Amino acid sequence: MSTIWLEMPERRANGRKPQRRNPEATRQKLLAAARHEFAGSGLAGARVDEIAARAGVNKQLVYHYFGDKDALYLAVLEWVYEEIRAQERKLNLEGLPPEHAIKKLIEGSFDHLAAHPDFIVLLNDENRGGARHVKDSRKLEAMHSPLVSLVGKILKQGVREGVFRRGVNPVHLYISIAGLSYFFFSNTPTLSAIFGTDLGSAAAKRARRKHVVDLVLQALRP
Amino acid sequence: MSTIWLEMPERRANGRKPQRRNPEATRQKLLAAARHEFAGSGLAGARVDEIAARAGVNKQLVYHYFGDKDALYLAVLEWVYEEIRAQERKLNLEGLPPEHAIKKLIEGSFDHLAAHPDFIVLLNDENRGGARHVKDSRKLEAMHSPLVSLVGKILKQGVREGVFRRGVNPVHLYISIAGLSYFFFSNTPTLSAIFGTDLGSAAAKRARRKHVVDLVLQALRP
Amino acid sequence: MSTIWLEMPERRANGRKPQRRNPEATRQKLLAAARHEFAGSGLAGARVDEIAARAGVNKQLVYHYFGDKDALYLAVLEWVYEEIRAQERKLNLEGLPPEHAIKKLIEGSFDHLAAHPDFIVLLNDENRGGARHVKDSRKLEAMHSPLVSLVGKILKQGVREGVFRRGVNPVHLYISIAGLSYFFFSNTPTLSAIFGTDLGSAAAKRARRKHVVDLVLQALRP
Amino acid sequence: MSTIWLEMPERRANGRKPQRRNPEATRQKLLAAARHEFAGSGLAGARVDEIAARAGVNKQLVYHYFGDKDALYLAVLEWVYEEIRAQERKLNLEGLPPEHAIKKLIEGSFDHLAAHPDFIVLLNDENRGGARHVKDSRKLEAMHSPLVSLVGKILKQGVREGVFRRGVNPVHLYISIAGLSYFFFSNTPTLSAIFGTDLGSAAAKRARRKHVVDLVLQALRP
DNA sequence: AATGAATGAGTTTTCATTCAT
DNA sequence: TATGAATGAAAACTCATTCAT
Repeated sequence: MSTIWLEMPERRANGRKPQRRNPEATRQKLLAAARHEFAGSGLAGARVDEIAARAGVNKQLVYHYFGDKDALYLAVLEWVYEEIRAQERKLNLEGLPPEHAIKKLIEGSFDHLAAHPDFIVLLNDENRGGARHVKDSRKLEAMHSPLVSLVGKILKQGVREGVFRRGVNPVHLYISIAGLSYFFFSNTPTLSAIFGTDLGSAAAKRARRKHVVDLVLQALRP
Repeated sequence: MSTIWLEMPERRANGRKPQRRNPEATRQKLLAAARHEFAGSGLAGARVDEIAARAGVNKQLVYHYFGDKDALYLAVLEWVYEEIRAQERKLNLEGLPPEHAIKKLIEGSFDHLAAHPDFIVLLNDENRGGARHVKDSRKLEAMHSPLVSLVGKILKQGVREGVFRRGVNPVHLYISIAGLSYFFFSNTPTLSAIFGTDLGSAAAKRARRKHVVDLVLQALRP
Repeated sequence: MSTIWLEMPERRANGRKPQRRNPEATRQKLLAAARHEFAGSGLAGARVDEIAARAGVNKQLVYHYFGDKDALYLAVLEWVYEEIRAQERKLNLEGLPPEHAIKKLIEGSFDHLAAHPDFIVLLNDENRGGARHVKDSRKLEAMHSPLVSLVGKILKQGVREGVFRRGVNPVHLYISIAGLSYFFFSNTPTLSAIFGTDLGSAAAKRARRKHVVDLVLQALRP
Repeated sequence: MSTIWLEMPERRANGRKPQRRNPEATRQKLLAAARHEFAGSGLAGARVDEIAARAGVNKQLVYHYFGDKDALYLAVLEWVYEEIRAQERKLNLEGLPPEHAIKKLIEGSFDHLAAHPDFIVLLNDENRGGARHVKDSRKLEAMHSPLVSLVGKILKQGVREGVFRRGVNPVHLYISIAGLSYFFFSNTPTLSAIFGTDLGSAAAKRARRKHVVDLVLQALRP
């Protein structure tokens, strides 16, 4: 504090803008804002302006940190895929009794979608576009799920233990487990409108969860 | 000259362009172009210019016939929903043995999505937007599927005949049947990318179809 | 006037905006505005907004009529080249005594640049860019100057008549004639600054014109 | 260690990046990059980002060393003008026989443009803008060419010796000498496109050089 | 019914420049 | 001296929609 210059850091410490010059925080805020916006409006419908405004930063930083709108979209996809993988890792299915493992897998899958409804809607545009972002992503390439092979192991063990029937394709079982929950969440609005009931209610979700677990486990009986 | 429709080609004969003064044909061409464009680019991504160009008519006619882009989108939705209903009517499930009826329902559902992959992608934006178009549609209100109650009847009969177990919710079974096919088709690109296989191949579709029928029928066993 | 509807065309006749729905006039206004703006600011420096504003029409019409900024620039280039060719056609050099023909050619060239100083500055960016617009232009391809071969003829005739020396390359003579005027006009500002005189004055131009005619004719003496 | 310049590499040795803390080198690299970029894209078209990237230094240093983009452009102008003057000084025309002096002047002028084609294109924007940078420059004010007065002396001497005709304005002769080469180089792309020949070839340049020398010397004959 | 001109409000992206360290 | 973050003001170009015929 001996010179007037050394005071500056102090003044800055309680400066006007809190997040100033914090690249990682800025990047993260942009990513969160983008996730919200892309989920709410889709890739084409999302507005870069809106993303920057929601993140509270200058629009140019989108380009500074991510390159362009598409790259930002990919970064969001990578984020949500990483969340899925993290959830899968936390399941710790290995070593569980086969029926228990499958039940946990279904419930985990259902609960993840319930907790992250934006995952579904973020994937919509990606699927419409032929997964062009996902295909180009190095990160996603390295993030392939170990779950399919694990499902295969569980099935085999169940067959060995006589609790599962044989002949079930693990890839398609995995897709079925995902689809039974996914479709319910992805199409809640139109299904509700068509059926005239509110499938978005907590009760409806509970019922669905039970149904899905039930359906799959019954289907695996020998 | 026996019908009013046959006059139209004559009137057209003195017009400069072939489709001139053929309102119904123009409307239909716009609708088909819109379906293609909305399916390919989504609601936000679709371009009115492109739709008109693809239909080969003036852009203004979109507004003349449909009002605005949203109303055109709704008209497309009504069209594809009507196709689904028509397909369902053609199934003629009543009177069939329960297992056969369910099998036919699953296969019909799968085959319809396989034949009309755009249905899925057309619904994406509608679900993201909370089904606001569907909710406002008089036509769709009158188009509610009779299939859910039919599924209920089939289930009951199956239980009565001892071929199905009891306790299966017909609404959720219907959703499951739809979802098991829907998710496969809707997410083919990302699933293929993630699994590193081509789920869009004819072989993959055949395998999926078999798996879905199998899964549901096994799950319904008593 | 029997119905209220028939009054409308009258009201429109003295309507608010004079040039409404006059495509050719709109195109022309845009072209004139573009010429002004490109000359004043260059290709990169010109602003499409400014061009539209100067033309008094909506910016979108630039894209409607010309496609993009580059195409508009090319249209301007084609316009000024056509002016040059028109000027050349008006010279009617054929049949004149050789010395007279050359004098007229030099003066015509000089006067055209004096009257259309923007021609020079419009060509700057084109030359910097390797003439990419000119090369792609069908119109300009069909607009090649007949003057070079005419200069060749004049030179030959002058040699035959004993008024010109032999050995002068007609292409380079043509370039020299153009360059002696062109450089004077193109670099007036920097030359004036460097020499500390105003080469833009009427007197300076007169002196230059005389000098150029003189220089070339003296150089051609046998 | 005998000169101050030799210390620089040492200081660089403990820096993370090679050119660190070498102000003069940084300045020079920026200047060279700017010259390249301004020549290639013009004043309006040049990008500060690109200049910094090409120089391999931080963009901010442009502002640190030069103030702003315009000042950097002026610095480049001053550089190329200084080159011209240096070339002129090296000619050592004084004392030569008049015809030889003029020939050397023309060839020097031609060769300089051939060797530094960017000079022309750098001046374009300056002339379009009314030479505003040149006018404001102290350095350029002090750099006025001694050549015009020298040309005057040579002309006078040539007249005295009976090898040149009288009545030739030295300023305009200087402009002509410059213009005959300048226009050829500045408009090579459009002239080539219009004439359908490649004026950029070595052969074309040789022919042009000869033509220009010839034209001027012939024009000066008594 | 049908067309093409015309509009105004956006939309992504760029850019010169400044700030903070 | 040097860096990368950050900014605000534009830039070219687009788009849904309306007008005039």
